[in-house]
Amino acid sequence: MGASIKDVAQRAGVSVTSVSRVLNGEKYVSKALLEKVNRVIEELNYSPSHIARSLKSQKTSIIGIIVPNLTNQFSSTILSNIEETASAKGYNLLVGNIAESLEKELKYLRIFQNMRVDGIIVMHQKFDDRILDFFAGASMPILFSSVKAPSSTYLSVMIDDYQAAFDTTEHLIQTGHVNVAYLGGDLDDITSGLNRYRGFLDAMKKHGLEQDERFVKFGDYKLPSGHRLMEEIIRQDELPTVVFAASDDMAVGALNCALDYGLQVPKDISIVGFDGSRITELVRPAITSMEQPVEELGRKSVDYMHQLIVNPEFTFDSDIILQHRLVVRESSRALM
Amino acid sequence: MGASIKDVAQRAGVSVTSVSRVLNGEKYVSKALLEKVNRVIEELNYSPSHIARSLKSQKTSIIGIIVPNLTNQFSSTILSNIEETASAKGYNLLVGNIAESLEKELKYLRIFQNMRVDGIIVMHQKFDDRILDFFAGASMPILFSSVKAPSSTYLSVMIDDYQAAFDTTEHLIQTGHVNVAYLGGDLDDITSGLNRYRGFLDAMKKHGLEQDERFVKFGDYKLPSGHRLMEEIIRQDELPTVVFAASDDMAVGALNCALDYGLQVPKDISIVGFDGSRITELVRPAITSMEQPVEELGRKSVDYMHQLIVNPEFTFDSDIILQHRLVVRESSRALM
DNA sequence: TTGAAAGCGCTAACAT
DNA sequence: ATGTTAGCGCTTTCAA
Repeated sequence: MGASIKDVAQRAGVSVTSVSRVLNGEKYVSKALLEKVNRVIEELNYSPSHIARSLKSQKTSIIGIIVPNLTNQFSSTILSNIEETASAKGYNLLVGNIAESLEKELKYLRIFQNMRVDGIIVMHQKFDDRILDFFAGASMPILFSSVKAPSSTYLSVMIDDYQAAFDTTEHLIQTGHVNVAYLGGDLDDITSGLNRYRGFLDAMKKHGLEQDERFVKFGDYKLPSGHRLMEEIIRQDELPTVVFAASDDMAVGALNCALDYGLQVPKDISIVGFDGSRITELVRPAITSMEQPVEELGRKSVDYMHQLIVNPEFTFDSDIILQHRLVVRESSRALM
Repeated sequence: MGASIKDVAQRAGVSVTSVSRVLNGEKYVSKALLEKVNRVIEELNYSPSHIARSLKSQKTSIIGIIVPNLTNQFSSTILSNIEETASAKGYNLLVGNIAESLEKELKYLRIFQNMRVDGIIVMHQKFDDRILDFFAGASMPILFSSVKAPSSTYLSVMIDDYQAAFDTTEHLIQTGHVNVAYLGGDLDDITSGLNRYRGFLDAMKKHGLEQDERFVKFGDYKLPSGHRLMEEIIRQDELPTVVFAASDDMAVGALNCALDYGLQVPKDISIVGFDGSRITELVRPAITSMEQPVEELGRKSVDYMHQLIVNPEFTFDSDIILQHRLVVRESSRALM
């Protein structure tokens, strides 16, 4: 199809080496040659093949990224922030949307391997053995963004989910809530399932409160499950004063359910989410949420990935923990 | 780093051709050779280089995609649907998030060119000359998804925005609305700016209604502009009975503004959006919206792109127009 | 300052 | 059924 470096060289009457030199802005090219070559490049609408360069240099400047679900607000926001830094640093993103399927994750990981991407960023959390094997045998650096890596061999850039859930719960208790409901995620899911739940539990314990079995329910982070679990709670004899959901989507589901049942939020019941995705600001009432620093998450993920790529000796002795921040909005109120 | 086909060949004591044959599942390989080679492939954890294959075959099986904004619900939903079909068809997606910057769009287009992607899908709309020049000189097929192509040389897969806006407006009029407000987008933006506005206008005209200057305002499709324009409308002396926003984000902005001003929706005022993105179902009241068939949009975009890629003689004499559908939810009501 | 030639990892035409 | 070799488009010695 397009012209190759050879075509340019021939038309310009020079060697391919010279064209290569012009392409790469090297020294030791005469002005005449430079101009001639550039003219021909224009004429032929030539553009150098990244493929060939990659083959030669063994670098693709591509980062493969495993996204759990593109339709999820939080994922796509992080993706967007990762893209921004990656692009600025000269990396391009090959996006593997796995739609929560391990089959698809494995498929994409193998593609990344074949593609010889410079590195892989994983934003997903629950793995099976085949995937762990892949990680172990991969020839490029792998970094986990917003989730805990399956082993300390890999770097994670994330918040302290345990502490964040602890702080949220403590805030609720300190503002007078005693009957705290918790809508959690899959406990097999270390970062956002288990750790957040443990943070909630320990904060309750610290303040001498016990978890009320009727008020602790587990779903799948998604909106419908928030709605469903909330419905179970509402239909019971007693109402908690606040519902702490382990994801914003679940919080929105819970909010909608409360509104559907004619409850006033936060007058009748407070609702608090987790993640700080944009959705919390755009529903009414706007939802109080434990916010993750998405810009920093994106930036640092790429920064460290870049380190891992350019410097094979780069070592770390712990995860990169970013600061969380509770953003109080309209959906929660103090009881005192 | 990793092993090459040569390493496999040597270790197995066969030629590279034989290894290649095994890799590609060709006929005429003895069972013994096949097993030997496969064993060595396992031992060496070998995976064939897609780079080298691409260089040889002049096919990358990569589709470059220009996304206006990853944080936008509608964009990422389409992207997700495109990804699904693309992945099923063996294509991988290189995502160019341009964050509405033409500089960045051009940058990504050039990268796609260098990368020798098999095709480019564009989900963006307002171009400058440099970008149009790029399109004209590109050596791979270019397809426009959900937006109108800048010329009929390119294929568009999209709905009929004019007709969709016309139908929405007519529906409102037929359910008794006379004072219809319209929150539009950039009129330079043919598909969603100009055509939707013209559809609105013509439907009004058809029913003998004139647009009320006080009720027609233009923003940028985003939520804050919907809020702002709605505020301008509310602060005027008279209220329309319905607000038709040219995007769901603007509709949500308008809804929030109405709620913030203590209006009841749809009792005091109806609100209608455009796009049918998930957000319309998750706010309260859920928003009536002119829905675009996102799954079909994604699927057909990739189907046609595939055609363009494999069959250079593929021709079309018109855009691919998909059906729109008004989904009535809680935010609008009939006045009769 | 310029060029010839080897080689990156693979496939395919040709030979045997 | 298997192997030899050229070549995809580029960069990089090495030589001139």
